[in-house]
Amino acid sequence: MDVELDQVLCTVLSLEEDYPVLSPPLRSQNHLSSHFFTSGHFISQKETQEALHHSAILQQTVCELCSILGIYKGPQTGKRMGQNITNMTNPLYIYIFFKFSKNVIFFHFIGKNSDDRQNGCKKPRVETMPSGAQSSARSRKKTIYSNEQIKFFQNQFDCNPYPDFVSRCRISQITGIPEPRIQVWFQNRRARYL
Amino acid sequence: MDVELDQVLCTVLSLEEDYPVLSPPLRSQNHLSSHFFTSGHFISQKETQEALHHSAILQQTVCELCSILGIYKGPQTGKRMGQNITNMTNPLYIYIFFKFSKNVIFFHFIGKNSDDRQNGCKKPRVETMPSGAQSSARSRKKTIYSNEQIKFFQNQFDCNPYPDFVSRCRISQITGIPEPRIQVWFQNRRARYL
DNA sequence: TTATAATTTAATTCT
DNA sequence: AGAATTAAATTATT
Repeated sequence: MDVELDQVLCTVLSLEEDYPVLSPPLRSQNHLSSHFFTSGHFISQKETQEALHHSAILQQTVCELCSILGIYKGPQTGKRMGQNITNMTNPLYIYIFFKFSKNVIFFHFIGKNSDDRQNGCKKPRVETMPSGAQSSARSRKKTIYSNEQIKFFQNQFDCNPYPDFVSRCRISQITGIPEPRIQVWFQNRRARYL
Repeated sequence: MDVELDQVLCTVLSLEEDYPVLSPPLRSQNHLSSHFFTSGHFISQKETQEALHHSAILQQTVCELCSILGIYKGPQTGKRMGQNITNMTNPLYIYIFFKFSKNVIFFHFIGKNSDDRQNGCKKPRVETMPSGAQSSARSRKKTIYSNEQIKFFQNQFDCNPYPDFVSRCRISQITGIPEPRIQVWFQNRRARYL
């Protein structure tokens, strides 16, 4: 249907705003005050394959590191590690951003792709947090929905708690809320009342 | 580990107190489910004076009413009762708005002043909820922790602001505070200081 | 009034 | 998709 296609297209075009692309870390010494710095893990392609198949290794490494250093691990930020790394094409580096705050280590995984190959460094270097991340460890900007929007979601939920992508695009277009937000809303809504 | 298992078991067994079972459903007609209705409490000026001096009476009445009816009291909405009633000049009626929702009674005190005198009714009537209404599952009972308990929490927090379930159970067993309260305490604590 | 316990909900991680 | 958890924001109590 033309209308549906239009709705999907609108949604896809609007996705970019909702999913900011993580930019490569900037090289600058002035931003040390933000307390983020990078441990650049240089790994070979073979090792990358290993990492792909054992995506929990890095996470476990961090956990062990924490226990050795006698510090505590905060919640992990960044994308889900396994999927994220798996989806990357030929990553050469995997960066772990650390932030220390009150005896807690927050870590943030960033997979770098081949674009950064020539800039790659083989030893840890100090970096700032990429632009996709907030100053806080987790980039969590809470969307506040209006009563009308919630009421509309609610109606749609009563009709169908499991809207498919096209339906979500329709809702997205009507309410002006990005489709991923709508998916999250329905997930949380199901978790609460189903 | 045996000790840990023991701690978890203790916590689970103590949960019942913290998670009261919801009362049996009301035998209510459908029209009550989503509406507010009023119990117009007609009281004389003398009784009003009484109420002014014992502002907790009405609140307690509602509590007893709830316990008699076998339902749970939602959070009180509207102004704080004592202040609200005290500030009113010569009230003739005191209205209690009730709302049933999910086996919970929400009540809202409204002091009506002389403007509504002629409209006063002596029998319950259906009303809409005044602004400021909330929807919540149960009345909020604020736990007050002793200095020792807070000090202990504090120590644990300094060591690890993100205790996992087992750790929380340990803290729970030591302090005698239910595990969910401990989780809330750490959440609030993190929100304040991390 | 302030401090803080409790609640709600969007977002995130992991399975 | 669901379970568990977290942060953010708000509400309400002492």
